[in-house]
Amino acid sequence: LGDEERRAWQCMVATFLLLDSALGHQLQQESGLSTAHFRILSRLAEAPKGSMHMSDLAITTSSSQSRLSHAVARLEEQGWALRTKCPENGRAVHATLTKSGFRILRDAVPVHVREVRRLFFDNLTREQVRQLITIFSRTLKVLSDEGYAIPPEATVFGRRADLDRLKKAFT
Amino acid sequence: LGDEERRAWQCMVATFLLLDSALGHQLQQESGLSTAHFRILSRLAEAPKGSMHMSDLAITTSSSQSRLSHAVARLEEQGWALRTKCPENGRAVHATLTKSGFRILRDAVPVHVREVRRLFFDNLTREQVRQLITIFSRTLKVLSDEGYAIPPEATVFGRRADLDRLKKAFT
DNA sequence: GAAGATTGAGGATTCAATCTTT
DNA sequence: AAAGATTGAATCCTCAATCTTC
Repeated sequence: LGDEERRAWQCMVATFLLLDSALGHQLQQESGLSTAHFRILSRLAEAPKGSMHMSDLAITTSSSQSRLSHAVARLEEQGWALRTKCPENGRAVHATLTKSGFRILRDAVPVHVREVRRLFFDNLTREQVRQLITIFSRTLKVLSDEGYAIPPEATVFGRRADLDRLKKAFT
Repeated sequence: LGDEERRAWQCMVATFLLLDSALGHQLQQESGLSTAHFRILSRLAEAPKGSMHMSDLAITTSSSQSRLSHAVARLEEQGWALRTKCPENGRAVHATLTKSGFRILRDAVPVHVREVRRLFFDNLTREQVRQLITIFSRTLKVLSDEGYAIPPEATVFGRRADLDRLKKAFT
C-alpha cells in the first residue's frame, strides 16, 4: 500500500468511526435511536406504504438478514415497526413502519441532518461532494460485482435478481 | 440535505459497512482477527518497541478507552498483546505487542492489503486518492476541533495536550 | 478532584443451526 | 433442495460506575 493510499485509508476509517460514534451518541440522547435503527426506519419511511420485504430491507441497509431480524425484533418491541407475513409469498415477511415509529423518525431527522451537515457537508465544496459520489458508487459497483453487496450468509446465486433490481439505489 | 448530498452520504455509508464486513470476514477466516483487533495490533507494530500507552492507543485507533480495554484484554487472553504498568506514571498502562502477536499480524497483512487494493484502491485514480485525503483529513480536523476525536466518556479538557500531540497522525 | 484505566450489565452483531414455504 | 427468515450462543460495544494513582 503506497504512502498516499495508507494515509487515505487511515483518514477514511478514522472519519467513519468517529462520525458514526458522534452521530450515534447524539441520536441516542435526542431520540433513543442508534444509527442502525435510524437507517432502518428511514428506508421504511421512503418505501411505499412504509412497508418493505425483510430481504429487500436487509440489502438496502447493507445489513445481514440475521442482523436485520434482530434489529427489527427490537424495533417491534419498542412499537416503532411491526412484521406481517406476506399474503402472496408465504415465506416473505413485510416490515412496516408504525405511526409511533414515523413520529420518532420525523422528530429525529431534522436534528440529525443538522449534525451531519455541521460535522461533514458544511466543510466540503459542491465539487467534493460529487467526487465522493463518483468514488463510492464505483466502489459499490465493484463490491456488488464481487458478490459482497450481499451479506456473507446469503447464497449468492439466488439473490442476483433482487440485486439487479435494487442496484439502482446505488448507481 | 440536498439531492447530491443525500446520494453521497448513502453511498459512503453503504461502502463503509460493506467494506468493513467484507474485510472483516476475510481477516477472520485467514487469521482469526477482526478489523478492530487488526487496527490495534497495527498501531502497536508501528510504535517504537511495539509498545504504547493505552490512552494514546485509544486515540489513534479512534476507540473509546472502555472499548480498547475490553479489546486488549481479549488480545491478552489470546497471547497477542500484554499489559504492564508504566514505571514513571503509576496510573498509565503500556500495551505491548508480543512475538506471537507480531507473527499473526505479519501473516495477516499481505492478504489483507491485497484485498483492500482489490476492493478499493485498484478502482481509483491517483487523483481520487488525493481527493479522499483532502476531504477526510478536513473532516477529522473538524471532528477534533469539536471535541469528537475524543471518545464521549473521556473528559475533554485534560486530554487537549495529548490530542495536539497526536493530531499530526491525521494532518 | 481529575487522569488513566478497568469492570459488569445490557444491548448489538456474527455465525451456525433451524424452521417454514416453495 | 433453495429461498426467506428466525433463533441461540458467543463475542463485541456502550454506558455508567468504580478503582487507583496523581
